[in-house]
Amino acid sequence: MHTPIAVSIRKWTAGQFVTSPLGSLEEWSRVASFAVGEAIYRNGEPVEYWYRILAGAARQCAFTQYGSRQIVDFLRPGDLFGYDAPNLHTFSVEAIASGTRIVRYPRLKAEQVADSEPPVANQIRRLAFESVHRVQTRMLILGRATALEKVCSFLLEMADRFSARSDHAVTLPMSRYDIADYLAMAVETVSRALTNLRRMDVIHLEEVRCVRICNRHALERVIDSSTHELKSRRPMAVGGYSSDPHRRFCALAAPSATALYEA
Amino acid sequence: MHTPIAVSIRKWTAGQFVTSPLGSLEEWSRVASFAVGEAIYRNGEPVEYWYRILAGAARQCAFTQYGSRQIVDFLRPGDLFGYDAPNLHTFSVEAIASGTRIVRYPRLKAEQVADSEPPVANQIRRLAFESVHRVQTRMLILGRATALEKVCSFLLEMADRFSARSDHAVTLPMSRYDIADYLAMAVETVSRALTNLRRMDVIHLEEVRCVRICNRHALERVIDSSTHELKSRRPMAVGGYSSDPHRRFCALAAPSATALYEA
DNA sequence: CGCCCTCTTGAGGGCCATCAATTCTGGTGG
DNA sequence: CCACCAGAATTGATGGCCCTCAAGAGGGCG
Repeated sequence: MHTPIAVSIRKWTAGQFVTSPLGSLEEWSRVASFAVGEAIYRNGEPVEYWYRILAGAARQCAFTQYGSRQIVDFLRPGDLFGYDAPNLHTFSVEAIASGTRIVRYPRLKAEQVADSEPPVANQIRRLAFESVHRVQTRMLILGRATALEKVCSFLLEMADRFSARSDHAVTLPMSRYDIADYLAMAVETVSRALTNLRRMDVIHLEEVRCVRICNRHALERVIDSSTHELKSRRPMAVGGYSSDPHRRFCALAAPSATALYEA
Repeated sequence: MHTPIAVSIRKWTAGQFVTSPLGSLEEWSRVASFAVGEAIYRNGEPVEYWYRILAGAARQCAFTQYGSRQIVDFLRPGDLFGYDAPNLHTFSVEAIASGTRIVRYPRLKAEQVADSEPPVANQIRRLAFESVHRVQTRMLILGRATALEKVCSFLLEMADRFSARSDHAVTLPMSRYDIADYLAMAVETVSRALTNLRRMDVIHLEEVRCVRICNRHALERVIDSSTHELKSRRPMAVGGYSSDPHRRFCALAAPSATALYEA
């Protein structure tokens, strides 16, 4: 049976928080602090380092020629970034909290260490896989959700990723504009959705950027119930597929490694 | 200066085509073929293998409870997949072309080999990074583009990833429904967009699923010109940031590796 | 032929982006 | 301390894009 999308989103983002040091790679690390809005690197610059965020928060975003912006990911302490392209950065990364601390590692050295120290390679691989999952999961929200659903998903994600408090209050490090660009909607619509949730007593705005979730179950219900409504007119998978997919592989022998890989 | 998004999308997806074997990991590989629509693995199943696609094409997708679908990525020969979650698969992967050939590697064995053979780890890391970039880049399209822009981006991407022919004709391995779920729009809208492009003599439908691009420049112009229109009312970055971001790091010494990483 | 699926085309309505105006907030200087 | 201002945030009104519903055309297969 298919598990609900919205649930699995939160399950994963609330998952293990990998912040252990990267072995001997730390010897080549350099740390710097950034002010609000300051760029760690920019679109078009050469890819020379890997970065990791230690404290604060940052946004990874793309710009169109005339300044329109799309935020691809919010980065929190522990997240690894900077590998968004092979040669030149496709995206820009900017700090959104004051005093955001970033550590960087020279790319070549990082690759060497990753090649010589399996635990480091292992951890980098896991961080990369986690990044893939985070982005893929969020793509589901961008595509099919309504404005209210987007904001609910966002609040739940932030509650799991940024909240250290026990009273279900989240201090959002980003502006409404950031939220809008993250969810690919207009600022006004973000504001309206928050107002609606507030009038329904689902959330309470302690301050402008501090949200207390009064009724978490209601937030989840907004997402779940909306997915219920989406009846697919789409023809489902062809055929029965009653056969165990795992069995298929066992019947075949291992191929010669070289002959298989042609363009 | 910011480079146009649409351009960088194609630059990367048309990039290097890594299909070399994964070292001694190939000794544990098993190959199987799949029919159209058949599942390689399904949402909710335990993550026991890494997979790689050798021939054909596949779709990686998520389902809501009632069958609504979102395609997260199309997979082509050389692509590595199966690492969409740590324990249970969040997504399903299904073949979309007949005779799609998939090779799988036991997960534990794959991790061991990756830990002991740096070249394999290196290649896996690159495939994972590439996957991140592909998904992030596509997120830009999902968020801000109109229906016509989405379809144009899609056609250009497919032309670069699936076309082996020199006459600018692409045989799409997927149905209109797949395209719709990939771009997060209705099937009817996909069809309408294609009709518009055909009437503008930008494309020509050799067959229903075979598109010849008559005027590639026009396709690119649809995307670029639309980004031109998007004037941002958003307040741009705070402050000047004239300082070289690289210089910031040099001023600070390397921290003690252990003290830095707290939750 | 008849069935099913895919694809296309048309008509109508709802959601959200856009434009516009007001209020709120934080920072600065008098 | 308070006035002042720029940016952030909210609220209202309107129009356009696209989703939805509906129907028909084209294609493969038993």
